[in-house]
Amino acid sequence: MAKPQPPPALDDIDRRILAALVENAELTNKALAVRLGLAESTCAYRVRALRASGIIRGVHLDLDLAALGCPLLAVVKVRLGSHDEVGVSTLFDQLVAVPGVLRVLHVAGADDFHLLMAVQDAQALRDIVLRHVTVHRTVRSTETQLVFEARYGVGIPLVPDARST
Amino acid sequence: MAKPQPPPALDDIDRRILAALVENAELTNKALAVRLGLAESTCAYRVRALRASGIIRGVHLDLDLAALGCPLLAVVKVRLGSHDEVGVSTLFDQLVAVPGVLRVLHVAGADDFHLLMAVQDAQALRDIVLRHVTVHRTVRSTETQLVFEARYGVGIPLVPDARST
DNA sequence: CATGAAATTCGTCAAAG
DNA sequence: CTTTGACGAATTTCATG
Repeated sequence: MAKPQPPPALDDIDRRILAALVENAELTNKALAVRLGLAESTCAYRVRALRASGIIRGVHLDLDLAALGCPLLAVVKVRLGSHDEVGVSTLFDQLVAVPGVLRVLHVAGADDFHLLMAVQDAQALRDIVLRHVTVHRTVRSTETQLVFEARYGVGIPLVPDARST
Repeated sequence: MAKPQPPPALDDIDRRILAALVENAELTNKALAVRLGLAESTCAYRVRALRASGIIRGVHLDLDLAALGCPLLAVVKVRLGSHDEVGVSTLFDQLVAVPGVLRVLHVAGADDFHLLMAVQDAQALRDIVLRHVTVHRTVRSTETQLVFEARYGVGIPLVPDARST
């Protein structure tokens, strides 16, 4: 039988490409090729293949939310009443569509969903939670906590650990 | 007195540019201009201004973490012992550098930090938490929960609500 | 697979309406 | 803000080791 996904075996070059793009996704193909010591055409070919295989899903814009009028970040934990599969799934769909929601996590534990959202102020947060989250029948309760600061992490290791000297 | 930040007042065009780029950050300048009915030069000028003003911070790569060998997502809640400012700040720096960490939130509440991380399997998660998180003196305890599924939300509203008919 | 040199497209800048 | 045109740079395609 054929494997469902053609073995996407990545070699060192692929991983170095990914590492470079994670560090700076706006690198031009030429700059990337120079940085890795590849020909431009080869580099472009590799990147295209990584996109076609789905390893690179795409890129997301990083906006200054505060400058756009949403200086408040909050985590909203959502607890459900019933947990039937279809209910959870449709609620998921509705939560990602709530204005201000950046990320939705369906987690194992007492809280069923974690929302990370950006809002104008505390009142806007209250309004949105009440009108877009609590309204759903499957939602039993919510718990909101303020986020003082959010940062991006380094992500998963792509290049085999640089060894210490 | 002059305002601390030159009023970055965004007009409708700016907001439509941002909305289009949020939906697809890989749009070429030409395609973006056509889509909004702008001249290419104007469009390029606007986008550059949005970057220069810091409203567009940049772009981040969206990778298929599962395909890269990290199919497990987890939220790790970190609770501190002492809460002195310098300690919190340096711990923050160390947490974002933990391998597999995608996002670090400094939150208000019983848990001081929330880590979103991608790992190979449960054992790798255990090893990383023990060796990179729990080791720090300021960390009193951690609590880990599995993430069944994570999705991106729609983000903050950029275009004034389309009115219903 | 990777390479180098084609052709094509894109982004940038300037001037004028 | 749009149009036009021209220049330089980048991406793509293709033929070849």
